[in-house]
Amino acid sequence: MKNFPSIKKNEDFRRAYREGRKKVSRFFVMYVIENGLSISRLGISTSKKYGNSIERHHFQRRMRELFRASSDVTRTGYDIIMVARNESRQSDFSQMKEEYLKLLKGHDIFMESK
RNA sequence: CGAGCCGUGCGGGCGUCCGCUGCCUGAUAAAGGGAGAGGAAAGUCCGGGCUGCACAGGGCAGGAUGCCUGAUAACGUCAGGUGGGAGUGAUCCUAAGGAAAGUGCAACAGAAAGUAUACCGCCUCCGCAUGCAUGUGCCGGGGCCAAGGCCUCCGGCCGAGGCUUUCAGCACAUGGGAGGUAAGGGUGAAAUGGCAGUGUAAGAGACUACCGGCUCUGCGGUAACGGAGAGCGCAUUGUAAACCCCAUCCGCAGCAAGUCCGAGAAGGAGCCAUAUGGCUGCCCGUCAUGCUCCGGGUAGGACGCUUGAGGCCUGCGGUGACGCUGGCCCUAGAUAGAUGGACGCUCACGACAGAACCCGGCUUACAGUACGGCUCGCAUU
RNA sequence: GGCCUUGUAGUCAAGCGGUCAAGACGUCGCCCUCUCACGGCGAAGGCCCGGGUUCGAUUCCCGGCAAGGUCA
Repeated sequence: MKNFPSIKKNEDFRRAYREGRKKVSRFFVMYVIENGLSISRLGISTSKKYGNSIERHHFQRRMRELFRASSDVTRTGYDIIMVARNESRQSDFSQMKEEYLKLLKGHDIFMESK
């Protein structure tokens, strides 16, 4: 996953939680903040209460797929942090995609693809 | 057909597109090829490899194991066997050494809980008391008193049968005392072998048979142990997953182990050949920047990292665990951590669940499903 | 990933092979008060789960589950 633009540093997470904008949906919470870079990055957070490692990892994979699949409609230069909520465990991927795009628009970082 | 026991497996499949992590070809690009989670990857309960530290040898402390024999690198694992327990059976369970080395504990109940004891009961003895009858009667109550008894007081009873002419009494009964006994009773988780008989005043391994136990001898077995004979009337309760004793084993830590490279900054040494600045206007000197070198080592990178007590198949040895020979195969290696998304077909409609140094076990979770062996019952032949 | 520790009532907790598992705060009821608080009296409520050893387990042993700590 060397080439995947993920957020790794605790400092970046704390900055997003403290200063970023926050939107909530049924499946997850999305924090967004400008990062001053030329690309957008993704950070994923799943607590131990969410489930066992299979379920937590499954959420992370689907988040990465969402981020990858919608990268051409996302404005660059932002840090996006996704926090898992319990409802998403049993949810369908297409429903998650819907919610994800809705939150992108809510944060005003949605961009019509070229 | 029904009920059940044991063992060995599988853990959706096929295909297309996009995406992810290594590997290979290619030139380090583009592109292509091929590989990519489990039976438990889990818990971290044991054992081993590996790595660092410590270490002459031995002991103490501490910990673990605990029927026997074997397998293994090792084990608390496995195999075969022995004893005990459960089940009609297939089969299953079993921390199963030592209690006459010592210490501790055994609540309540019970007479007694470990140097045994004697509550009830049973039995024997006693010139100890009372009773043994129509009375000087017995029992209960009341009154008087000089405390020994007494009373025309009141109520109830005669319950008693044998011997002696009567008295005194005897037998006998009740109580008391002195003993015997451990059969029986009740308590308890547990009561000093069990059960039947003989015997006795009543009893008792006091004696006898059977069962159990202990000791000795010899036989079978590598052994645990088995079974046989003889002897001992039986002593020494249980508890060691209580302390402990005995035997065997264990040095400590863990891949966040450890090894290598190592920017920058700081530190040390050297050089004034060159340049700038300060002390100082000039020279020398010196300091800083500078240049060179050095050790430690941060960020970071690399190794450890996957070919191994490896897997599959055949043959041989062994009851088996397992071992040996030969052939074939290479089967994840990430580093905030790789398996996701979409679609089609299909079936039993998919449980528990995600590698992080590796391996052997154990334990725990698990939708369903396949195969093999065996037992019991019923029916038919 | 490795290594440790702890689970007792709603909360904080003591305890130990034995009859009945202390105590405090909290809860409930009654009394006190004009009412509340304080105070007094009383009550309910518990050994994380499953096996084993033992006559007997909250305690000892084994296995789970949960919570917490620590190591770069």
